[in-house]
Amino acid sequence: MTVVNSLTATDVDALNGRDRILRRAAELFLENGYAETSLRTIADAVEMRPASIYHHFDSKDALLSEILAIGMDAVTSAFETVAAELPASADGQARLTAHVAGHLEALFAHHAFTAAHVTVFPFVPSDVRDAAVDDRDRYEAKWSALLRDALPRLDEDGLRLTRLALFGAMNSTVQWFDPAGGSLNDLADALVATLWRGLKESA
Amino acid sequence: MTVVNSLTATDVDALNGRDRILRRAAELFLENGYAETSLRTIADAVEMRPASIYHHFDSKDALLSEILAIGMDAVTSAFETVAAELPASADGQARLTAHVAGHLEALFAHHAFTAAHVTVFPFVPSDVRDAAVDDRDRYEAKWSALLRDALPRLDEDGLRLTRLALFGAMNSTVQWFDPAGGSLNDLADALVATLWRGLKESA
DNA sequence: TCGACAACCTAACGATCGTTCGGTAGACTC
DNA sequence: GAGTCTACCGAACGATCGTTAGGTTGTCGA
Repeated sequence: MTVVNSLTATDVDALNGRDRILRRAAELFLENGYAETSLRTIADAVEMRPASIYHHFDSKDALLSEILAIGMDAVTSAFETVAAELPASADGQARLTAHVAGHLEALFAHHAFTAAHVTVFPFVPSDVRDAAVDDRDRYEAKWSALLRDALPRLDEDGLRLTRLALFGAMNSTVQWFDPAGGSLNDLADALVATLWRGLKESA
Repeated sequence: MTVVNSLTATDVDALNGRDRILRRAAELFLENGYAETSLRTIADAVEMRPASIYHHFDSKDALLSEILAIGMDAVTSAFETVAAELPASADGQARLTAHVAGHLEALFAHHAFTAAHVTVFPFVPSDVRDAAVDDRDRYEAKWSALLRDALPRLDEDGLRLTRLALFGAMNSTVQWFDPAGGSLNDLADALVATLWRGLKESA
């Protein structure tokens, strides 16, 4: 699969046709939704005609499928990088913080691709959703293992709840956090620190 | 505004035309998205013809607007009910738990109407979104006040972060929690208990 | 009994949708 | 320099979209 690296808005133009379509389409899907974004809009954004998109992709659904796969790829490999770089001595809080930071960084670095999972995923055609579900399950399993390891005294229900609530909190950041206004590491630190020590310390 | 009370799937038929449209449209928007749901699909679901919907609503956008307003109304009045019923002696954790439970209960009781805010909101036409933003701001202000009061030792940044992360976690429940498999009060208890005491207790 | 009105209908409008067909221009190979 | 391949284009297809115009039916107050 072609991997579109993190790029600022200005150098999108430098990408070849195929990657430029992926990039701009992901941004448009994120901004306006999947069904709301027509192929003509995407074509305009990359300065092509609608028919040209079919040279690179079989259908609009196939284009979305690839976007979702790229997004999932980004968070998955971010997770593996963090895991590989963590010192063996890191305790639960440190490991959790590192992985939250990794997830958030991947979320914002490949913003349009990963955020598509958060925002458009519930509405994508069921064929496309089915294809993406396996990738998502695999990523969730990594987090389950991490949490099970870091929180040995939590039962399965508690682990599941913690994981889902944490994902809800993390993924909602794409809708309200502005990376220009603060670092993602600070956000991850603050998030996990509060979660780790508990709100009662602030009461 | 017409308020559509919580109803099981079976007695939707008992509603009059207008409320039946609101109910089924909200469910369809939630399930398939706004743009993905055509007026013909809605009309089929309420056993009418597409043109008949225009007897009750000016446009598809107006229909969505009303659905969003009903959803916001549900969580707002749930908040006020909880606030009114809370004993003055309740501490921060108890008050937070009660309000989380209230939010979750409203979320699931008026599931389609409230969940629409979580799922379709980012993509609704900007006119519709602008109209709903004020309602949402008011509701957020209530939570800000609650958290500021319950967590006096948290600074403004911390309060904002806590509120947004909590909303992210709570609202994500519509995508994974099944009320048939457990009570919402238990979910709220577990959520706030973990958040209050912190994860370190489970490490 | 009659008129008014609410609730719904049939039929169709123009616009836009994803998609396809049959090209063309340029680069690269042999 | 003929043949091939990649990258794109113009024009159009049928389907579906939100919406409207102009009925029909039933109820209900006067």
